[in-house]
Amino acid sequence: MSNHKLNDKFNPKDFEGRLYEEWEKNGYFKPSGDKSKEPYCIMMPPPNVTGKLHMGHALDDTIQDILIRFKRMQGFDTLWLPGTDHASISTEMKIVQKLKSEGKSKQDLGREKFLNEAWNWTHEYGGMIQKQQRKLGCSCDWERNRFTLDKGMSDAVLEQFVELYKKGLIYKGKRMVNWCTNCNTSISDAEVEYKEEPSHLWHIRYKITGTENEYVTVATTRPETMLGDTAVAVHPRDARYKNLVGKTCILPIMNKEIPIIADDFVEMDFGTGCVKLTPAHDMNDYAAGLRHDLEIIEVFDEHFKMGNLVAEYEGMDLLEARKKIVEKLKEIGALVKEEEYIHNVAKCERCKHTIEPQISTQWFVSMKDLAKRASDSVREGKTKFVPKRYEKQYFHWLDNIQDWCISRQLWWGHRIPAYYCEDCGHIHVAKTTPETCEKCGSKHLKQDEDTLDTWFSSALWPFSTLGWPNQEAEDYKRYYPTNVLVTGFDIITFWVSRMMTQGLEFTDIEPFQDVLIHGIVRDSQGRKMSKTLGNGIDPLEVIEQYGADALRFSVISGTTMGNDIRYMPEKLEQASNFANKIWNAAKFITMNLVEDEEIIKFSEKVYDKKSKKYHDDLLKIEDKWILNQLEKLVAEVTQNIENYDLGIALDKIYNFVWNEFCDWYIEIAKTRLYSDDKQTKVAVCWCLDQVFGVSLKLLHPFMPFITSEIYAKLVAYNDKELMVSKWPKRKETFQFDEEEKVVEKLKQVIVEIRNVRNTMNVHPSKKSTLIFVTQKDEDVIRQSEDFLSKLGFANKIMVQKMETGIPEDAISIMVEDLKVFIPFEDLVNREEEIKRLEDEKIKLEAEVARGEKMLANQGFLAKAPQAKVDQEKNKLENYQNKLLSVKERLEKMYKK
RNA sequence: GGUCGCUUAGCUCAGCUGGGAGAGCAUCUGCCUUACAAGCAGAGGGUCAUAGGUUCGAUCCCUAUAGCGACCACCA
Repeated sequence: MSNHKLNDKFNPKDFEGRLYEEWEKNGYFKPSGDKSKEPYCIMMPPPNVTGKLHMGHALDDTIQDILIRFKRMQGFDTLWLPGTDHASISTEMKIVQKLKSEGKSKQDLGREKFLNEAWNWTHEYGGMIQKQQRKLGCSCDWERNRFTLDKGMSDAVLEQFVELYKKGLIYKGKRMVNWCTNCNTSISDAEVEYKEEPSHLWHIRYKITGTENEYVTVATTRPETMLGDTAVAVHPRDARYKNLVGKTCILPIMNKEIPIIADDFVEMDFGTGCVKLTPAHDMNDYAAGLRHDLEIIEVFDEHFKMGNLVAEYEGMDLLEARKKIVEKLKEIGALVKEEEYIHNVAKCERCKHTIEPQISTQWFVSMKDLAKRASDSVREGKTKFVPKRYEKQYFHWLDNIQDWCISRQLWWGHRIPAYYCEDCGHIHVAKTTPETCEKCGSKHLKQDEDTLDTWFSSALWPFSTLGWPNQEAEDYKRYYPTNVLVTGFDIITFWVSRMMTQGLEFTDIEPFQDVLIHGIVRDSQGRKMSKTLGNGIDPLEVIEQYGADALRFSVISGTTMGNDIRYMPEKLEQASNFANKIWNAAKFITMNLVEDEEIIKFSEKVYDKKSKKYHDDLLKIEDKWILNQLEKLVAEVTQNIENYDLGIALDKIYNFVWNEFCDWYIEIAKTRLYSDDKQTKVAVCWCLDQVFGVSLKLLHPFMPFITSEIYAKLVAYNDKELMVSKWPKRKETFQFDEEEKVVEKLKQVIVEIRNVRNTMNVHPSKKSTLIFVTQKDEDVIRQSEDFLSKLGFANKIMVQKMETGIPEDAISIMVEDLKVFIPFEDLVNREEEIKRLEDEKIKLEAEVARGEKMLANQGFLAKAPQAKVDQEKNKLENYQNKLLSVKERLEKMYKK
């Protein structure tokens, strides 16, 4: 039976790579194409095309792979579609950097050559992450791999832009946007992050017009912008300044008269309660400026140098200008106070450079109606977040939505399909370049230089990957809408909300049923993994050392959806020990298996559907215990995975395999495995193989490699390939209470017998004579002898009837109705035993007291469900029995 | 400032709709028992953050407080 042979030592490298190749070669990653099956589809969140796999991906991909493998085995027609994102800013910045190191700039090259560079870069470094995903075991359909700049995806983007424009949902407008001074492009609100930086708060006084020495004092962190001030604002209810509203004051340096206005966005408690308004360089001031119809004066030029308002400062760097202006204010006596202040500064989420609010002409998506629909869908439960609490974050974003700035002053990305007539200025928005101006017929048309926000294309991901906008595309018809989206909470606003808005707008249906949100992977000290800290863990190094299965186990076991995960190297040890344990169990089982044919033959008659009973050669150990436990496990694990409780499911399998199957059943089975009775042997082999095989199925989605490797070595039924085998069926009901008692008794027998063996230094295969003593009558004795000999504990079992009393030196064990005594003279130290029993007695007494109290509690009896009451009664009875037996044993011990 | 989350064994974390407090690692004791020392048998260790409330009964529900964390807003 060479097909059962496993390597002596467990080493993931022996099989992980090989298995993945086989799976891919056999086409297991592709949908089955079976139209009778229900489709199940997940879209992989596309990582940056030139990115590298990090722990966050490892977690995200593992979760998806578990779900896909689970559904595939359950008989769904599964599609997990992978892909990559062009990541406009991030990639463009890398290219710019590369050019810079070669002493070149973007402008030197020109658009076309720059894009060539970018494509070369993409081809050179792209796809690396996908090789790494393979190492992790991802069972996605690589033949359907998509890239956001592919032809199909680009067509989808064109369709989206043109349609939204036609509907009036995309417009071009002059507005204040966030401008990254380093990337030289506008960015959306979501791409801004704030960082605290030490700064100063300068108090500057502006003289009230027509007075000699009355002033209004404003506080600012950016004195250099004062040149563009067009008003001073106070709160309408601020008593201190009420009389000033409507008057004007003189802007120092500029010596210009500006109004004092009232607006309730002003915080009375902050600074002096007066704020200078620079509508050109601050979001709030801009909004206030619009409300009060103020003039907008730009202080900086497009390169963020000082403009020509004051010749003295022209061309100066902003910080330098700030210094000079503060000096000047001091000089003219306008500066009244300078205090230390921690200021929140807007930073670019990508490059961490400072954001300047700037007025500029950009393209926007009008979000209000789109957002309403997207948030309603979730409110109505058409799409569900898991865990539910993240819905709030989603609602909060959508309910306070601002229009989405989608144009970027970048070259790497989807170029905006807007064409300007150079003669009449008309704007054409079209999927293809128009030949002539539809208005004036001119042939001088020029396409917009800008590209679209990366997220504009990713917003279409769930359906553009399937062939949309072609409504008849086969994949689109079959797999859309998708079933679940798996992603981190950090991109709910960026991505999830936008997929929802665009999905609903263009396909009229929610793009996914569930949104599964997971946390982030932190380092062992709980810090975020980051490049600057250098505390990142490379998943590939982990795989190299422990194997992919161990990595997958470590990010799933003992975790909850939505909570952060701390990377703990100890968990990898645990995982790899577990893998080793399974490996050794497999070695044991395969080494002892009888011929496959016999086991298969036995399997056909093992379960009688009519009587609902297992074959007689299977004892209560198998029937009522391990097989029953297994069925319970199947039901629970299936339910847990369906509820996305992956951590719970995995831990249940872990505990069953290790603590029940390996520690107990295999030990018990050994005795009968070495039996001379062939039929007994076959029955035990069947059960070992069966329980282990089903356990491997349950474990496969979590640890695909080792389970597949081992499964192929078990008894060869029809489904040798675990990955495409059938998920075990679950039973709905379990009757356990009765059987549990029997099992407990059996376990006690096993323990005692093992103790005897260990003391006598006897291997299970070398049998010995065991004598049990009882006071029961002949019938029971015969039954018991029969039962015990089937267990195969010994080659000679004797059950003797004792008429008078119980032997002094014996331990009593209950097996069903039979009381068994095993001589224990050599087994235990008397004093230790007495002490142990005394302790146990105290514990049991406490338990009994607790139970009695509870059952005497009228409130409990009246309000608790009957099942609970029964359960308590059972427990109490159980404890009472145990207590009696302990007391009995103690008496005997003392007598002696 | 607003919203949300977390606080359970020495450490890292589970604990589903209220009814016996769990796992892994670490510690201690005894074992190289031919599947496995990457192991086996066993033990110790917790006022479930604090204070109230609801309930016959609270780790779980409610309120408040403290500490930690995240997100959103940005106040010049």
